[in-house]
Amino acid sequence: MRLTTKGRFAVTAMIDLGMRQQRGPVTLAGISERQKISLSYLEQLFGRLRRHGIVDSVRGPGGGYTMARPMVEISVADIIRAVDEPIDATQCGGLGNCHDGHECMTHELWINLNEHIYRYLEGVDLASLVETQLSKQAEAGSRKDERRVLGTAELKAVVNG
Amino acid sequence: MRLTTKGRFAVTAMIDLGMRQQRGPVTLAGISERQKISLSYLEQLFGRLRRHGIVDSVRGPGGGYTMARPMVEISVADIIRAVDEPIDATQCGGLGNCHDGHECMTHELWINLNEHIYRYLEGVDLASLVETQLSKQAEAGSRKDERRVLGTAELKAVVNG
DNA sequence: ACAATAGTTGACTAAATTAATAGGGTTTAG
DNA sequence: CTAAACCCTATTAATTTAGTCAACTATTGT
Repeated sequence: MRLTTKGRFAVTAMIDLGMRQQRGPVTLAGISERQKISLSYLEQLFGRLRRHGIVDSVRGPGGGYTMARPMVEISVADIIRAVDEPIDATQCGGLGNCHDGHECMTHELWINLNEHIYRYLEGVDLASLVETQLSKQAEAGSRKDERRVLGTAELKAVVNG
Repeated sequence: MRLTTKGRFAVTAMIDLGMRQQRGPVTLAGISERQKISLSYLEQLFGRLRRHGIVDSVRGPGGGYTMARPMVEISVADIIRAVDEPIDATQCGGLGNCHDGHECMTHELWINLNEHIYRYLEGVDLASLVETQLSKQAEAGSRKDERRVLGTAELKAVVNG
């Protein structure tokens, strides 16, 4: 498991999509403008998301992207897996052609760590992220001058759902 | 927070170090050979680890590296932070010069996720990783001929949890 | 004390991978 | 038929990873 800006962009874009898809397909051009992510880059990312069955596309005018399944069933891990592609982090190519116990060490260790991080990200679903974001936005709208910043404790609560 | 092979190499090397430092300073040449990581690359990594006060170096013959503090007090997060360096993942440079609610979205979201992953990795200390590894090694030593190799399906299962 | 040796340190370079951009092609509603 | 959208592929730019080389430092054997 790799964690880079690519995955971050993808998650951000997916949240944007989640916030608007009720009004029909969402265009990449819109996401691009709102989130300040280059259109061509978004196209690449959504190509992958589509091929992984996470989003559906509608072509032609009035088209765009929608979620392929309920947002509760889409985890951050799904998204990152889709855009960040395979990677084997072990010398031995993941197929155990290690020669002594030591070489295998790296192997197992990272498989374990991977599993842990995945497990965590698997537990964070898009629905809750979108909900958080929507409520935050609504709140900000109701009192514009008093711009709000979350404290650390609050942040934790938010992320944990 | 970024998660790449660089951090993985660093953690692997640190575990190797942890498994041997009781017999005095451990040389990078040894780690290099055992873990199959290029010596020069290790030098770079340990330069950073040293500057971050995670390891101490002893120069001259019989020299090498040792932990700068008890392994229980060294977390995976510490190691990754040391080698993977700065990064701000937000458009607005992390200083909140965002102009509207949307731009800030990315910002907060990723700060939250970062914090979480860090918190998790902060909870994994080197001592336990080393211990696991040592016991696993001992176990392998007791039954040498029955070398076990995972099949692809098994691997998949392991990785996916 | 002196040379040889084992080891770290840091600067620089090259290769490989990733991220991002650009520019065309394809489908479809109106 | 045309404009709005997705869809692909190639190219460029940036970052990471890896490797090289030449000091510098401390120990040890003589």
